Amino acid sequence: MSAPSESRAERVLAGVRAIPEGHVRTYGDLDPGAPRFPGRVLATHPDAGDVPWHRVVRADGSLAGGERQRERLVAEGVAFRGMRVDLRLARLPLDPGEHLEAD
DNA sequence: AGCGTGACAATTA
DNA sequence: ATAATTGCCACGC
Repeated sequence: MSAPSESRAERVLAGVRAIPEGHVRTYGDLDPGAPRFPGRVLATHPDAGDVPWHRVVRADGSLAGGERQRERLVAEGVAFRGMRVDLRLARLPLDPGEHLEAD
């Protein structure tokens, strides 16, 4: 049914907050179909501090924040492969129950 | 009510 | 592997 009581931005932010330390999620995973949206949410929305935006990387593991982000990820123990995040290991293994739909 | 925008994604050379 | 191109959606003005 899709009852977006809140804008997608809220659910996106919620997904980012759900990223455990040492792991990362891709924009496409936060909002399949509109991966450009989460990006704009974090970019437009001022860094509140309660949102680990640095745990959000591109679909290929490349970063969007810049070196600033890379440092934070490395500090959290995220696996890096050269200049990109090793999504094979750092990507969220499973979801704690996020976009539960269908039914 | 319409247009431009964007911290993207997937595809094709 | 890199580079360029197109498509996508939802939001702000």
